[in-house]
Amino acid sequence: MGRQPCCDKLDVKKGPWTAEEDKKLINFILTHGQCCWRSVPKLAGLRRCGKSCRLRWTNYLRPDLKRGLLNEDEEQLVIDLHARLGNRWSKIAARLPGRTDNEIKNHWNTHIKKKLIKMGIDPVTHEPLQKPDTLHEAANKAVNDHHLNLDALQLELPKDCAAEFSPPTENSSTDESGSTSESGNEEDPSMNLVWSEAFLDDMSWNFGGPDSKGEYGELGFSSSEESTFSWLLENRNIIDDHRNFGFGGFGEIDINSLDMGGKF
DNA sequence: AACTGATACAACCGCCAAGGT
DNA sequence: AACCTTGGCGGTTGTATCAGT
Repeated sequence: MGRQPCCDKLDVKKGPWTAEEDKKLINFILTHGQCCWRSVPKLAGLRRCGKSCRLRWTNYLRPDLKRGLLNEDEEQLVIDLHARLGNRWSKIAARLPGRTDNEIKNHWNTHIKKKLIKMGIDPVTHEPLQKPDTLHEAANKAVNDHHLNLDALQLELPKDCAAEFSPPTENSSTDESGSTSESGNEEDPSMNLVWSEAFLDDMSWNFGGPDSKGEYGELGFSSSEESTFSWLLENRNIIDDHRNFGFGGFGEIDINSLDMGGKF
């Protein structure tokens, strides 16, 4: 017997989400919290796959998301993390508050990858595209063949790169067993915070999970109700965006209903 | 202005692991 | 132990937008 589809494919809409659908999903999550994605479409009145709802929420509608391009620091962090973790985008994203795995993956594929290649760094291995050994062999050969002064050789690589994007060190290798070295970065104290598991556990932005008691809050977030209200205030841009598309913002959300005790 | 190729990003697909029955 | 459900992940595709001709 084959795997059951996650939802009834016949009655499922695909493609870009409309403002109306977003509104329904946001309303539902705000009212009931994140629970049972499979049942979300039916309960929220959406003709979407539960999986699609989850993705839409986690990648786009989640209140703690940052918008816009990754800044220099974030980009550098992604490169560093990728050197250690490989294509484990979710793990990388966990270290970048407000960023999703999808966003980072996209940014990697469209920006960082090209940037590294341009700089002569292999985006997969984070090694120089032409290994130093090879360069030295070539240089030595040139010296032998043409009696050149080695110091005078202008090697394209990776002098500049090294300063800006430090390639991975031996201890930054990624093993395939998944037991990645997640030790802190000794050189950069700020990295220790990012690497630490405590950092992950204590991130107030990480709404999408149960609280310390293993329970979801009214909004499905482990954070307090207060943070939700602050989010509503701080994310007027999202609300305004929806207004621009004919969505009346959160006017239809009964703020009082946010104080609901039960999830269903 | 119209066309075309490149780019960026949202969304989908298939697979896998964990947990429940 | 075997099977099923669900959530999550990474790779890939689709599409809107931009830039160049």
